[in-house]
Amino acid sequence: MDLFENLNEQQQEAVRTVDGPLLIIAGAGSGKTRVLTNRTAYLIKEHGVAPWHILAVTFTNKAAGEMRERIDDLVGFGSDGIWVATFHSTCVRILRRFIDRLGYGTNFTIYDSDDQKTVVKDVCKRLSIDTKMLKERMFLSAISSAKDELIGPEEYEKRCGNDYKEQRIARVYREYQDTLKKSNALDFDDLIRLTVELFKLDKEVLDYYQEKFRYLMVDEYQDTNTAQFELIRLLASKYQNLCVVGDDDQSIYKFRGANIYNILNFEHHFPEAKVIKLEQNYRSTQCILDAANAVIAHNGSRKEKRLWTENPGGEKITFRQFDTAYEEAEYISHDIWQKKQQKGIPYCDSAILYRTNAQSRLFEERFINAGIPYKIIGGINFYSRREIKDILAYLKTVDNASDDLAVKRIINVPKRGIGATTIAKADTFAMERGITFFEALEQAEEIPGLSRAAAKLKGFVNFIYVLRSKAREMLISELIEEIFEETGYIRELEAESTEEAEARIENLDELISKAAAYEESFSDPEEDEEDLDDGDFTEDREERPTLSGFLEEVALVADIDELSADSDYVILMTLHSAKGLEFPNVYLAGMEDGLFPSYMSITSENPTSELEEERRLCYVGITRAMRYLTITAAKMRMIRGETQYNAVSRFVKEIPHGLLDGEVRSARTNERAEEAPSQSARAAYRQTPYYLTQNKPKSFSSGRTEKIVLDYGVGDRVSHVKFGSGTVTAILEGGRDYEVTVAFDGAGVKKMFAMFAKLKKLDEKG
DNA sequence: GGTTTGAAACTTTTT
DNA sequence: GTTTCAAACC
Repeated sequence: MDLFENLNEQQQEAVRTVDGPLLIIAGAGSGKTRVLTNRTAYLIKEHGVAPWHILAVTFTNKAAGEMRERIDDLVGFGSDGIWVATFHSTCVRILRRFIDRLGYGTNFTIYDSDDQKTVVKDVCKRLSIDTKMLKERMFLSAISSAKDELIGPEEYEKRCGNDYKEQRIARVYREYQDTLKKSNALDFDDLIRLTVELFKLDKEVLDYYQEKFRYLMVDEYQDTNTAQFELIRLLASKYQNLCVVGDDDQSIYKFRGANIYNILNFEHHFPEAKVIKLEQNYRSTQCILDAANAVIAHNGSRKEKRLWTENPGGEKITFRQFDTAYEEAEYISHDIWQKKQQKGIPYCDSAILYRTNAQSRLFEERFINAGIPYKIIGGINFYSRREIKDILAYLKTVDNASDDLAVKRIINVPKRGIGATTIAKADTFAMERGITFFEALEQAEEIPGLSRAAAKLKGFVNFIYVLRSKAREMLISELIEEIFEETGYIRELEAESTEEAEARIENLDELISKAAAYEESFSDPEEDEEDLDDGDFTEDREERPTLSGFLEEVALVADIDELSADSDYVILMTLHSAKGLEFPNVYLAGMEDGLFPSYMSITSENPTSELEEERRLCYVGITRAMRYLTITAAKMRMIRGETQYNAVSRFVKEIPHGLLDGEVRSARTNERAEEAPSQSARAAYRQTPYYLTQNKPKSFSSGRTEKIVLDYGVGDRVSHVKFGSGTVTAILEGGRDYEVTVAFDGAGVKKMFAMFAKLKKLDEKG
């Protein structure tokens, strides 16, 4: 395959430039992923670079997955030697191997933001800090920014001087970090920060990775923070083969510590750097592009560039302002329906983008009513749902009981009669002895002041022991089933028989599927092509599924974010999550001053820079659209139970009039007032619209697994991945699944659930 | 020790 | 409007 086919001059240049630092300024829709993947293939095929010398870093799992796929296609044999990963997973892999040099255990756990919050809350209580005055959130964000800037607790303490608040933060920071260390836990920021620390402290490790990653590529470079920059800088400092791709106009993560100067000053950091600009857009119509250019031109301090396209002019951008947010949702859902009917645009070609997650609600209700399939991306993370976290806490406890947080979470879930007082006593005991919470439980009889409670604690500890021994011979999916069974977790939910409980059960089913999928990903027998490495750089890729491995994967995945291509649904998400995606038909909803740009940014102490960030976000939104773009606003909407009246977003006014269909400031109000029904918009909204009478939704929930059909019965010979072959002795029908009892030839009698045991029927011989 | 109730906070964006 | 948290009650 010709790696230069269909590439324009600049793209070819970027692919061909393989040595030394390279900055690719890639405007929206300019084909940067293609450049990155082709460049990787070129490195290997034409330049003789070994795959294991290449590292490609992205921010999201989705981006990494996409790139992996395309690289695999291009490179073929040996491509799995290339590291294509997110910053976080790259660091985890490195730390899993070497973090013991920093005094942590290599089986560390990763705390998510919920866990962080719990720790900070705990710390505040311990230090008797009045959280009315100084909010936990404030501490968390201060700690996070400090870590992003590579400032450790000691350093922070030195810097804070006499400022009371700063001193408090320093104190909390130190305590927080100690707590994490004691639990052998790392938060997200630690993953990056400690990797940098490791590189700085241990020349040997740094050297190893510098040798390993001789060619580095970083995607979405404009969103890197100081720690990530340092990480990359250290890795690249030896061979200098660093290629970064980014677009300063799409930097939208300042709130998370992204340092836009990493890209603006790249040539300063790497004086040898070559700069290539990709300015031809292959995605959008001229009209959409003009609008995007006009908006972003209002920002100062940016690298000058002007996107152009050979695409046709296209239709004007539709703009509509409505009286209420309900009408807005109604209009958009109708428009999507109509475009499907009249132009044959499938639902999955349409996306609704908004500033805040809360806005998705109205659309969701509207779509359910109208029978239009939809999918909301983001919002509440799957893995931060209560029921999921509970079960994961069990798994963590089984896997690594030094995670105090996990143990405390489940010690009384389901109710075991272990209350706050008992937990507090055990906690104090653990603290005094400097042991973990779980270790304290193991010696419950030593804890002063416990009478009957000690026995209950013992019971819990034994339960964990039992699970541990079972875990050794069970698949993870089976272990989860076992936890359901032994704790009665599912039964309890079933007894509730509410819609909510039903949804939780579905989620738990989903979790088991996740575990099963994780396990299956190892059973692919494509192992036969034994790595033909040069000896030094094969390593650490786990060869079989482990509990730790599963927990880690889960910790680093933001959501079940597969946009499965086979189903046809409208996609709803925030502007932030839309970065990197494209859709033929895009709606930017809620374009109102106070919502977008947000009230926070307008009233902040530094409105100019905050507004510029919002404007970049707007730019990202506009440039997601390929053919059709619709911008909507509402005069009135409920936010937090309060009705707000908002003007049309200033960003809309920055789009030249000629590009818009629909008036921005005119007297449309009167027109509409006459049309609008006199009753409240809300009541009108409740009715099913005229355009949908049949076609009711079935279920849009992401998939409760259908009841399965068994191809074996009692007395049949079956085989199991782990236990080998055996004979089925009983099949019990349960609500969602069958419980199958099998007498295995080698492993004894086991009870298992058919859905996950994946038993295969054998011919009579066995 | 567990459950119920009412008030208060919450919302910008996420690996 | 929704969720979280603590106090009061059982």
